[in-house]
Amino acid sequence: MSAPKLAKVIDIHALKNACSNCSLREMCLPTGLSADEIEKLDQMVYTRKRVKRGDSVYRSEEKFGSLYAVRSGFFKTTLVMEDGRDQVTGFHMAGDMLGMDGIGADQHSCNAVALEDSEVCVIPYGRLEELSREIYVLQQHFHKVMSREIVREHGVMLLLGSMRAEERLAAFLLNLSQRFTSRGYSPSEFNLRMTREEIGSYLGLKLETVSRTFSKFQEDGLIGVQQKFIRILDSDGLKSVLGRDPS
Amino acid sequence: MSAPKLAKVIDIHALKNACSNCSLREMCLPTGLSADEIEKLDQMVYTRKRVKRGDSVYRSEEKFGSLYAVRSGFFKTTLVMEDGRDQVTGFHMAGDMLGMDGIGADQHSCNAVALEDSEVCVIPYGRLEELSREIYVLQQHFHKVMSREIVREHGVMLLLGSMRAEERLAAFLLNLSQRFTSRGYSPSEFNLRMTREEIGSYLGLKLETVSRTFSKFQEDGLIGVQQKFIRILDSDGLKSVLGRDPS
DNA sequence: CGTTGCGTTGAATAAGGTCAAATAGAGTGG
DNA sequence: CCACTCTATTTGACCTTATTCAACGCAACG
Repeated sequence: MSAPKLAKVIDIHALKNACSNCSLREMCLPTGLSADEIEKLDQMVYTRKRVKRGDSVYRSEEKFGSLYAVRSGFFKTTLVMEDGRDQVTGFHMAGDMLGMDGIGADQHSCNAVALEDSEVCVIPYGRLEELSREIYVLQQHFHKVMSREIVREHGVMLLLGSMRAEERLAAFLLNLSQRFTSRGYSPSEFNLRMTREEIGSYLGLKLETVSRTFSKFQEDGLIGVQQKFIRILDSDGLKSVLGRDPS
Repeated sequence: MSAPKLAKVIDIHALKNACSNCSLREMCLPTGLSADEIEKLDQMVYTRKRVKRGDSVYRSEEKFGSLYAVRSGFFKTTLVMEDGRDQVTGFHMAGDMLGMDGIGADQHSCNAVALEDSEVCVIPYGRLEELSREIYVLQQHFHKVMSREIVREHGVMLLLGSMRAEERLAAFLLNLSQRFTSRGYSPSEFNLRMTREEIGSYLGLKLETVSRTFSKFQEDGLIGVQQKFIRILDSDGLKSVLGRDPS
């Protein structure tokens, strides 16, 4: 048993890329898998890819082949209409899965763009299908990941369809804060990786409205804003913006 | 071989409910499966459920157990916010799959309400997981169905986030028309099953705006409106409303 | 030190929302 | 079949919100 162990220790490539060693394994695909099963994942996820700020992991219309797990960094996904208007459909950080939009038509239907220098794990989709037929827990988990993406989008529809500008921004900030928290970062202080225009696009608002609303929140003592650096000063206050009558 | 055949012929229950006999098999779960494989589906989908107008197939927070394929009729799915505001997240007709929102948290996250007397096929989720490990094409197809739901919601986000009222209504009517067409109904004449308020909720508009915009389309000769009965008179005209500057 | 991209702020405007009233149907019970 | 009720729809007048257009400030960078 010591020989294989040694082999592993000196296999720097495997060590570096292995799901079994990944700090994100609790929130990414390996969730719920046994050590043995995670080792099978290691054979599937054998490529990492660096993506520089501004570059895409995939683009709309491109042939679908793999899913991508965000290893580090920050992404946006966008749709583009024929007339050039575009819409940000999501922001994605470590542990999030990208590319599931491509399965249905075997080609991607949105662009995934890095907002900072980032890294993704490439998950060949055919291999994932195979493995999830073998490993029940993986199948189950993969289905959950897709389902949660559906639920996340329901939430965005609620936001876009029934909330006022202030509510949208408050919900946006609280959601970001919560996601940073669950990744071990500060719940109350973070740097936005996206511009006001990208926030606006995501929330169905113009960038000026985003800026003005941030300023108003600051006047009200709810947050501190310095360019991209945000401090949440009154989290409960922000929550109470949600569902409150215009005031 | 003739004995089993005879048995099938006289098994009215199986005959009535079988996927293998279903007129929707080209657009529902059985898509792409061989005759043998569809027979396996028949063992999985052994219940149909009638849902009367106004009743729910499932409600938010309810324990998740099954998916539902719309056999006939018309449904809406809705989310409800704490303060009572609600948002229609989709309209669903024959061949559509309901309930995939429930997989992720093992409980449903929206309500599925019949807008007319309807019927659904109950697909026990555990059985679907099992079968899709056995039948590769079924696994593949199920993943496609979920992925397409994600893409559909992307489309709604685009609509809610970047379109004006007229564009939303035009896109809505064209989408309905296309879906009726692919089910063999007239592309240009149909009855809306939902109220103006429900359309408005789905599109992020108030019912008055929906009504006014329908009236404007009628004045412009694009459609004919008599209450819930819609005739599309100028489909190209409707398409050109999309992406056109306010005018 | 000018350039460039991003962010803030103000004033005017338009799109859609709100409130209110009138109308039209659908369903019900006599 | 008719009167009645209830709900959905249409339409008008007015108002609020967010957008548009424009100017200016700031920070990063070559």
